[in-house]
Order: sequence, then structure tokens, then C-alpha cells
Amino acid sequence: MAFTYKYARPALTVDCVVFGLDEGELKILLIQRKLDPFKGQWALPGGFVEMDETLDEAARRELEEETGVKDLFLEQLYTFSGVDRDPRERVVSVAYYALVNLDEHPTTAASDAEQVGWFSAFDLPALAFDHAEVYATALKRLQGKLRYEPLGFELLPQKFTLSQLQQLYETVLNQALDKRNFRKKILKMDLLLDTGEKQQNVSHRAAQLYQFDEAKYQALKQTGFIFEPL
Amino acid sequence: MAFTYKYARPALTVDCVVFGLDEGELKILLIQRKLDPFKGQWALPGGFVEMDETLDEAARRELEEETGVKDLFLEQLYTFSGVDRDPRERVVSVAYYALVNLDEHPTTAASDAEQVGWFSAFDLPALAFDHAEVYATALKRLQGKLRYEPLGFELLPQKFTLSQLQQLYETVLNQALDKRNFRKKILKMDLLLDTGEKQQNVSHRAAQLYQFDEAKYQALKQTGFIFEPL
DNA sequence: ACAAAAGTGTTATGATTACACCCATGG
DNA sequence: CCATGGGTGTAATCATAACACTTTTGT
Repeated sequence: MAFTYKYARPALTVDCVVFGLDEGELKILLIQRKLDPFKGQWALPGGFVEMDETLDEAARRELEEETGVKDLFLEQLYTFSGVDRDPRERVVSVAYYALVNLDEHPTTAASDAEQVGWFSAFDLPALAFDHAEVYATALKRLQGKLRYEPLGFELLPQKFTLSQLQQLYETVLNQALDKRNFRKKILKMDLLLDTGEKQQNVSHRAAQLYQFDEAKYQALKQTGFIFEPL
Repeated sequence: MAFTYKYARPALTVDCVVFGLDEGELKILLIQRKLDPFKGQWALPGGFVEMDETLDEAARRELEEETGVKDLFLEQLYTFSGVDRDPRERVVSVAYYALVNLDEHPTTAASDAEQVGWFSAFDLPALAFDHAEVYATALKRLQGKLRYEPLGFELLPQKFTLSQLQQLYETVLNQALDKRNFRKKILKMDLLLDTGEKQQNVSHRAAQLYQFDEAKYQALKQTGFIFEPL
């Protein structure tokens, strides 16, 4: 079976930049290509869009097929269309970025035996295709959005300490923040719920655990409120 | 001549939301479809992507072909992929938004005799396809970016008065601003060059004309500066 | 002299910054 | 009792918001 069209059409793919936080370090998820072109090289997970699915659906399907990761925060990033970005033929790729916390989203050995791995976001191997550019765009978007949307909580476990939250901002934005001022400002927004629980099994004073109040944030957002933690 | 592929492929198009400012009113550029589907209805300018051009190039080409408008600020917006967004077949569309000032960017009768027109952005006719959704996305993006990027100057003539600038913000964001505070804040950034010229032919006190200092802004941006006029 | 929009300062309040020590816990 | 990170307050500076009248120009 084959498909014939009057005019030439580019192939259409999705690619995903999946960010995760591991012990306070920002990482991204890569797969090792088992086919040419770029056989053996690391690349962003992704693949062809089917005729009966939206781009979001394609991104989620490919992520689960290739890395086992599902149920994550996923948002469209940008569509890349350089005419030679794939050496075989014209391929236009819609890039997505995703945020997960590593504990609650384990990767599985991929269905078709590719290697899957988390790499430090600030020390990546050479990437296939134009994936270095896609990654750079995703990092800039993450850094930008972190300043005025509550994205950070997607990277943390449901219950987290203020220090974890602060460290996340410091890591992703690559800037030191004052502890007292950070706490003051973020608590004043009144969007963190004190769970009453404390950290367990730490060899120092156990920190209070908080949860992000998503419902309250959504309500405030309707009224023009902007989440600006810095 | 025809093109055959092993797997089915969606068609790929671009669509453009072109914003313009006319006497302080925000408008957008529409074309009237001369073919089915949606024959006779108003729609966003756009069309199919060729195999040897990027999406940006396709957007600029279609805009010039269909409306005569060229040399404008153009930025990718979002890629729309609903499986039934075109009743004929699967079409994925990469949307762009563009900003022009109406005086310096005249429209021409389109090459293939479609009607072209500017419509008030807050009172649009029914649009073909999912173009109402595309437009809504573009307006939200414009409103968002106006708060932290100097996009507004793309809508104004090169030389403009502070009142024109303020009115632009008030119109697009749909909120009143205090004249003294607006001027204080925007002048303090030191990114507006006093041209020394004044308005001509106005029947009241002539206002000072300013220009945006793009070079200085680009330099500041490198150092982490964010343009926030409100 | 009137109409229409341009232009201009002050004050009160709230937000931001800078900064250092004691506390709780486990080993 | 030591090491580790958790948790807290104040004062100075800066930014924001609210607010009304005079100036210029053309008709």
C-alpha cells in the first residue's frame, strides 16, 4: 500500500525535550539511534505523526513507546523546518518540551531496544539532526517561562521543601538567590500549602513539606494574577 | 506528475494573523476565499508549504502573494493539528503572527482576485476552518509578549508620540493606564530617542516624536535586561 | 477665547534588597 | 558535641500608584 499526492509533501514528525530533576541536577532524556542516519548517536525521542492523531497525541505516544515515560506535563515548543535538517528527505518537526520528576516517572528499556538515558542538561553529548538547536530553544523557553508561570512544580515531587524549590530555580536559571527573600516572596503569594509533614531520614533538621495549590492558582490566573517568584 | 510515499502524510500549510494599528484601532488582515471549502468566507491568509522553503519563507511568500504586504515583523505562533480542521483531508497548519503599521504597509488587490481587508480585531466576521481559534491564540500571545518585549513599536510608525504608544498599550491590553506613570516608566528605560521633531498639522499642541533605540535594546538584552513597560 | 491634547511633580505605600545568627536533628 | 541544612527579622532603598493643573497650538 502506498499514498499518492498531486504535490510533494514534507514528512511530519514530533520531537520531545524531556526535562527532569535528579538530586537537584537538571537532566534531559535521550535515546540512542539504532538506525541510520546518525546510527548510534544520541537524539531526542520522537517519530512520525499518524493520520488519526494530533501532534500532542503523537508526542505522548512516541514518548511512551520509546522511553516508557507517560502522564507528564507536555507543551508545544516550536516547529523546525530547515530544508536539510534530515539528510534523507524533507522532514518538518514539531518540537515539544516536557517536565517530569524522575522518581515518579521511571524510564523503561525501549520497545525496540534503543538505549534510553538521562544526561546532565549542561553537559550533553553531540546530538543527531538539528537536535542541539531544538534543545537550546527548549532550555531558553523553560528559563523564560519559569519566571512567570509555575512550571517548576512539575519537576519536583508532589511534596517538596522550600530549599528544593529554591535550588530548582537556581539550577535552571543559573543564578544564586537569597534564601530569606525567596521564602518571603513565594510564601506571600499564598499558593503553597503546608502539608504538616516533614522530610524523613535526613541527617539534619527535617524541613517542612509543601504542596502547590493548583486550584487556587487557576482561579487567581483568571483574574489576571501572574505567578512571579523572583 | 505525482508523488508517492510509503505512509500517508498530512498536508502542511502556514496561516498568518497580521495585526495592524489604524488610527489607534487594532485590526487584522483577512482574505475572502474564492474556492471551496468555505467559499466566500473570510479567512487568514496562508497556503501550502513548498518543498524548498522553510516555514518562515512560506509565510512571507503567501502573505505577499495574497495581500501584497511584505517586510514585516513575523514570528511563529503555534502549530494546529486537529484531525478535522480541514473538511477535505488532514491538514496541519503552522500559524504565524505578524505586526505592521498600516501606513507603511499597503495591501494590494491579491494576485488571484481574492478580496483583502482590514477588520477590527475586536469585531471579526465568522472565519473559515479553525481560524477563530488561531486568531484567539495570536491575540493572547500579542497581549502576553507586549508586557515583556518591545513588540509595540512594530505597530507604530518609526516616529511616534508617547500618547500613541500609550494608546497602543491601552487598546491591545484593554486597560487604561495613567499618563504620568506610563511616561515616567518608559522614559526611565532610556530606550526612546527624542528625534527633536514634533507632530505636524494637528489642531492642538504638537507632541514630541520619539524613536525606539533598537540597537541599545539588543545590547541590553544580552545582559539580561527585560523590557517591561507596565 | 475656546477646544484639544501635551506635558509635568509630589507623596504615600508597598516591594525589594542586603545581610547573620540560632535551631533541630542525626551521627 | 559536631556537622548539616532549616528557619527567621529588620532597615534602607527603590518602585509603584494615585492624583490635577498649566502649556501650547490651531481654529
